[in-house]
Amino acid sequence: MNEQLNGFQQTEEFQNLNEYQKAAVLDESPACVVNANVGSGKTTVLIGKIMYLYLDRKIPLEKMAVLTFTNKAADEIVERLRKIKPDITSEQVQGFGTFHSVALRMLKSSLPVEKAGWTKEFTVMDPDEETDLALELIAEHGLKVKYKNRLKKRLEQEYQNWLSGKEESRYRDDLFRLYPLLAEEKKKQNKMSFADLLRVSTDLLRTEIRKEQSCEENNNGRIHPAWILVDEVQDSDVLQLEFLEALRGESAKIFAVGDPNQVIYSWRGTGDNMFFLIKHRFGAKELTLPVNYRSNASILTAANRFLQFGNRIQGTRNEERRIVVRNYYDPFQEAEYLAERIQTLHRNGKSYGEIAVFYRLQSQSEILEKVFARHGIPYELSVKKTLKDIPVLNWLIKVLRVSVNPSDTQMAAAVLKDPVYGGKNLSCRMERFTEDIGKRPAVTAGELFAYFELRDALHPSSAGYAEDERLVMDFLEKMCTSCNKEAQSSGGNFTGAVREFVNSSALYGMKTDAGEKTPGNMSAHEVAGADTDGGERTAATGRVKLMTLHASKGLEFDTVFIIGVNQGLIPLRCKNFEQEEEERRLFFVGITRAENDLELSWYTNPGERGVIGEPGRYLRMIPEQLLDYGNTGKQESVRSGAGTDGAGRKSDLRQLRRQVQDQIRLKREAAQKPEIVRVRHRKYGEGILVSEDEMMMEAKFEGYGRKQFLKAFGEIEILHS
DNA sequence: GAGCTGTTCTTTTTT
DNA sequence: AGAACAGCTC
Repeated sequence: MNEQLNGFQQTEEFQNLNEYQKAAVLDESPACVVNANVGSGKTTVLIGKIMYLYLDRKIPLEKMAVLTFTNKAADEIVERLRKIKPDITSEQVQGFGTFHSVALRMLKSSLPVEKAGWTKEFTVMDPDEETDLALELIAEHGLKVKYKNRLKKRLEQEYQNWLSGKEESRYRDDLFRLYPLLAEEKKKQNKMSFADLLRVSTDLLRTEIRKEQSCEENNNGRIHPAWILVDEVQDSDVLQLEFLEALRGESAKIFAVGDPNQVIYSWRGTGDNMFFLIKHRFGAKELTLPVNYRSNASILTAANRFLQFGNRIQGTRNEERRIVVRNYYDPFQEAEYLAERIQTLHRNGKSYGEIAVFYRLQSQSEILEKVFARHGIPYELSVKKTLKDIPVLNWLIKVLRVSVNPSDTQMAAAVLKDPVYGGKNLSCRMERFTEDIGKRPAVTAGELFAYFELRDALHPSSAGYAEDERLVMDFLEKMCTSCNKEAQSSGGNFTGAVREFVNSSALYGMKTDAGEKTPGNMSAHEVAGADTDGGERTAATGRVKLMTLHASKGLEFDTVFIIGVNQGLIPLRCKNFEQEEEERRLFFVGITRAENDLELSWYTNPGERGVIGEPGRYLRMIPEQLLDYGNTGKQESVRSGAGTDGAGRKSDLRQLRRQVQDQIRLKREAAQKPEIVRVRHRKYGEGILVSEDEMMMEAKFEGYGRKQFLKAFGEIEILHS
């Protein structure tokens, strides 16, 4: 009996926790925030809490909402729970997920979404889609809206002002007249933006609470969970806070973990530190997790210099390995030295996967990639590939979205306007989809391919057809497997399952691995790397990770290099105090990713505008005795090429530098004109421009194929959209 | 619509 | 520091 009552407390997982972690797990205050220092076992506590509530307090998992900021974090929590208790079903963890996905699930199942103006069949909009819709409405209603190129930002930033009844936008234009039109149009087309998911569910939850209060019948709990657990609470924004408050209702308990010292995304939300805002809003008790298990003593002593909210980080390790600081002539030389350092580390037994390089700007990865590729170092760039990056699948998703939501006229127009894909029957097929095949319980990929006449729509004569077909079939097969299973288990039809599939893929960025690397979209380096290193072994020994400081959050590595610690880059040129504080937290996040070795470097000649050839001021904030200036002395900065390595090596480097600069320039030029140019011909009708030089133009026309024209004849009219 | 002046923003990225 | 834009003048 006692064993049953204290199931989790008797496990090894619980016994291994330190006293602070145990206190957090066992706390049952109505609201509690845990100020969790970097590397202090935040997720372990969250998992422990869930297990404690479930096993010892007998709270069903279904009565818990576990809210995270990213999908990755949500997956990790469920994965770690299943490691402890493998029989947890996906039904039990319905309330586990990102704020947005939990809101979506509630809108689809338990909240009266009709009262807000949508139907249960609504779909989720892509983030860019709302801006496109806004532009259409601006044109349609002849509104005067300034800064259209920044419309997305403006729509977000000024929404609150409009809501609170302000008369006019700060730019004195028609933006505030746009909001109601946009809201109305989204209801008409039965779709919600990401922000709508939170706003609408928050509104409906609030209405429910009011009803519960006035009716006095206590059905609190039908919708509201018994416990709400929040991960990385410092990253939430105002919308998420309000959702949290509405979800809590009258009696749910709140347990939130977070680290106010790791706020690095406030530039896209509000300025306030959500950790303290939430503490005050809920009158929460504050606990701390002070002990760091990750980094060596030098790194933690340095990290303590960058803490902004009290609390010292307590370490667990004593070894005196120092932080290395290096100075290089420029980014090329730095990359070259880094490549050599990494190869040496690798030869001495460190696997590539234990090493990471962090930088402030995405653009800094380019030189590293080139140099690492030349040295044959396997690396992995942390940029997520989504379906949107594969044109044919991006188009296919739109086709599916219209098929499961025919009132989405914006998407229907986008599909039919697509300059590359599409056929004549597509429009009516999308419209009649549910009627024709969507009501069946199961549909095959082949049937869908035939139904939408995709062979035709993907243009069998085009060069990319084989690859497009493979991608499409692959995707459809995965989708059908998932949707047929879903339709069967829920007793619903295929249309409903596809709707759910495209909705969650909008929120999930398509983890169905249709966007994974394939030989077709692998870079030459990756293919080459797989050849020389032997695919499997590369996967086992790993790849060096290249990422921005932002992307490094939540990760840890044995060895970390942070490059470009120059004044104006780290920290980036800031215009106000809050921004500079955030840069400091960003640097803090970066250095605390390292377990054993940390190397910081700056260049004498950064070659970036706004960046000064001086060490960033954060280097001076680290106590001198923790630093090791390595063999590039502190004062004597290397002024030229590769220094003592001899003339041959020097010219080699110069050549590489020129080569890489040329490649970067070419790539930038190509990136500047990525859009498809549409043309018209008297006889062939509308087509797309394939290539052009001083004299000739080549264009492709539906039904006629590729045709070449002499520019001088002026037969081709360029269509501007 | 060219030419001028003044203002705002630039990076980081998840859902 | 410099690009992109708004709004003004001629």
